[in-house]
Amino acid sequence: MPERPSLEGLDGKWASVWRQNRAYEFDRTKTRAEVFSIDTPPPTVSGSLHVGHVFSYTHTDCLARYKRMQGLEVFYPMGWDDNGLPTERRVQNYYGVRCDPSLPYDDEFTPPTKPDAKRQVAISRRNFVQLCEQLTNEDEKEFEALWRHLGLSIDWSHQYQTIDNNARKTSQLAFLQNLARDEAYQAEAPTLWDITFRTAVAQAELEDRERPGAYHRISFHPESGEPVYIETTRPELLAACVALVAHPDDERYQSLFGSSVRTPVFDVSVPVVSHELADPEKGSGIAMICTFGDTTDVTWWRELQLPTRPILGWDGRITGEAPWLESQEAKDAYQTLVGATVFTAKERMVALLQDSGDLVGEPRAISHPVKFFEKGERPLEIVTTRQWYLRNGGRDAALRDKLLERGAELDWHPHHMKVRYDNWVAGLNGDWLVSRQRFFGVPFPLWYELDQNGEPRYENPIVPADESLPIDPATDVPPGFTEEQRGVPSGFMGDPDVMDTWATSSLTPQIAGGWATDADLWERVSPMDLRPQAHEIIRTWLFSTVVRSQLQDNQLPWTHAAISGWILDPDRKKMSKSKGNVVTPMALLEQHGSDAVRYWAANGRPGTDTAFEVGQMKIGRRLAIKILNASRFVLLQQDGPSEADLADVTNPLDQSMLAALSDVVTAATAAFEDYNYTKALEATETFFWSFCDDYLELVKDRAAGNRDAGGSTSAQAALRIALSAMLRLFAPILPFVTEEVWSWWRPGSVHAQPWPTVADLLPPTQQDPAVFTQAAVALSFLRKAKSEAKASMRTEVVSATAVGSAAQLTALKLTEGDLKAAGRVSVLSYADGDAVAVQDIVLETT
RNA sequence: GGGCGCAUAGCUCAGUUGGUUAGAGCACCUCCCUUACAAGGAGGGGGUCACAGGUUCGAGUCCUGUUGCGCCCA
Repeated sequence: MPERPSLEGLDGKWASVWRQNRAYEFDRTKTRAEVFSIDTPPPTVSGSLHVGHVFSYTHTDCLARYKRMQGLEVFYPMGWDDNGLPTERRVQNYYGVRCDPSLPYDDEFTPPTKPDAKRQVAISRRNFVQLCEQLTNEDEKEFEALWRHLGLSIDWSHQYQTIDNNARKTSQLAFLQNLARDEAYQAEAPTLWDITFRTAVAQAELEDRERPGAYHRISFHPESGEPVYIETTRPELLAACVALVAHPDDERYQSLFGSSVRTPVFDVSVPVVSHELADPEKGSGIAMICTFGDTTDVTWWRELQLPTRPILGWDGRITGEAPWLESQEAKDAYQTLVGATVFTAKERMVALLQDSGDLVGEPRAISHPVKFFEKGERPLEIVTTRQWYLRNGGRDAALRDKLLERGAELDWHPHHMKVRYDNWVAGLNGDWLVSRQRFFGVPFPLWYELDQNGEPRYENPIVPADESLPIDPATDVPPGFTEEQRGVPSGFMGDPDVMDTWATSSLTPQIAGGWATDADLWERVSPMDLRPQAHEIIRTWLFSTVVRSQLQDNQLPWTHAAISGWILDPDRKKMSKSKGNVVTPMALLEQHGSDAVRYWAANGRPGTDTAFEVGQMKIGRRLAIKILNASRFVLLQQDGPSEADLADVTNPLDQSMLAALSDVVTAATAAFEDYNYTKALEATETFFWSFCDDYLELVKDRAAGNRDAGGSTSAQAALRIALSAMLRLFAPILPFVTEEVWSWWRPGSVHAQPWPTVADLLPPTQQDPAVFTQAAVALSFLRKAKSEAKASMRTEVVSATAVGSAAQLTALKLTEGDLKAAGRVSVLSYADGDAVAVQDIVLETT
């Protein structure tokens, strides 16, 4: 035990001990009933580290450490999410490269020394993937260093990456099983499409952004009579118009339903139809349906069985073909649009409409919500492509109801987060689009035969044997073919797409638990106990994981979901890089110490957004220092037996203090069982300060042996019993300082000790906790008198009178010796009163 | 537009099934070098519990509405 205990160096010292001892490795001889398994959220390593990570991962660790002390074998693996667009994008910027799948592999390639975002070097897919792996490996090391410094009790022998062999095998195997069970299917369908990334985008990746637009009033022409005026924000899609639509109850257009009108400029006949989704309040109440301007167009097109006249290509430009145009004028007009971007096409179309006299008045500026890919910068378009889908209840009421049932079975912490799941599931409007037209990701493990013309026969994909997984259809050859047959008529081709990153992330229980590679492990850890995560990814990560588990095993992937809040900056804004308010976590840990930062994090209740507050870390640091000093004091009172015995606790004050502590154990245990680490910490912390301020002061004199020996022995035993329990209560939150103190006087790690119980703390003769609290109140009256007299706490009290009810006075008399010693009172008398107080305090004058 | 959450001291937040005079920490003020701790300790001031109604013997707590903030979804 050091002379002057300090926090300096504790983080590094114990992190390295735990590393050497492999302290948190999973014992796989344990059976499912003995295990507590955690489906660790793999952080996106392509993003930078921020305090939000520290915040939520600390919450998980507090729970893991508690469960471990409860005697459960904790399965706490760590994954890295290095699969997907963010990584791809980061690699492009970091190295100044872009992927061109048509290029051959260059094994001598080195990235540019000075990356230039505007002049990216084109490299092969394999080179690109290598750079992705290279960069994410560096990121992962940084994360691991941070997690170790923070004291997360992760089993570092169970790491995974969402792009590693096991993850690819798991993703591919699960997909093939989905395919075999008809849960995965491919369809040629209108798809939300990001023209920058040139990839399909799923519903979960959408966000609405308010953007300026303009209503253009355009006339359509019936066979006879007045023109019909529609208002559209997208006149450039006029050539793709397939119908006009109005609400069935809209009286203005009753006579038009069933008739046809001709489009301006292109002179195409389109029907006038009715549908409830047409909003009579919007524009002129009648709209043109194009294939496809927005998702409502898709609904109308599908439900009204309209023809398809696409004019937008994958690059967001107007395509060259529009065979439904008949007249030469129409074809000439269309030619002026071909190859133009949406923006340019809109200008040209407006000019065409002005020339023909079909644009009425000036465009009317509005602001309206436009759909974006959450990581994209340009509005999404809708193009028709062949894509893979996974059934998720979006088109199947029975499955949707089943998924809602699963949501109800899941134990949510806090419970109100369940509503977000319910809302999302109820609002699904299509199956899960899982294919992406990208390069870095898990490929679909499929090939297609090519017919005599070299056209793929998508309807009968060739699947690999399970044992061969993972495969890359771009390099691996399907059974019965040779590499020479790749891409030639009557040969084969690999599926060019990769899976949505969530198609892999939704399988983290299976990946971490060894579903595809380690059946014995899977048996011991699944279904898992806990999924900790933040609330903004309930609709993506949590939901998609529930879907996969439902499809795979007809059950929940875990029994509990613990939802963390966000870190807000002091102005209550979400912390983000663009606002420049992000704090580097490692610097934070070094400055305040890991326990202090964990203390701050643990003060953020489950599900509650929490302000980033250095002040809380300072309080945590002060608490940790106090634990060191108070522990040192307790252990200095050591002339009794080294093993404390409850039977030695004979003094009423000591018994009472332990009774109070046993109530704290009850409260902290209940709080942890409810996944509420904050409440557990609060109960322990409040007791600890009163233990230091009141109990230690009251007991000091007696413990030092200045009175009778029995009283001294009792105090020393109580002190050490209490210290042992408090260290264990603090251990899940403050693992470093508690481990340090434990090492001063006990063998082994505090984190391997059993969680304290009430039975640990109740001596043969029990006492009411009020004996201790009343003595503390009396002591504070004595202090107050001295403080108000501006006197030192050492000042002698000549005489004082304790008052209280008969029962309170009886209790106070039990602690008289300690109270007189702590308050330096010479003569203490008693009088009846309503509440405990000390009156008529006469201080010695010097 | 729908849903969820939040609103308590200057700041960050507790406040259980409704029950004495609404709490803690930080900050502020005063004091104390006390043999575990001055990176400490003791004490003090500070609140119309967002607003308006209602239920009740009694409301920070329950109900209705309003306002403001945040988030999710459309």
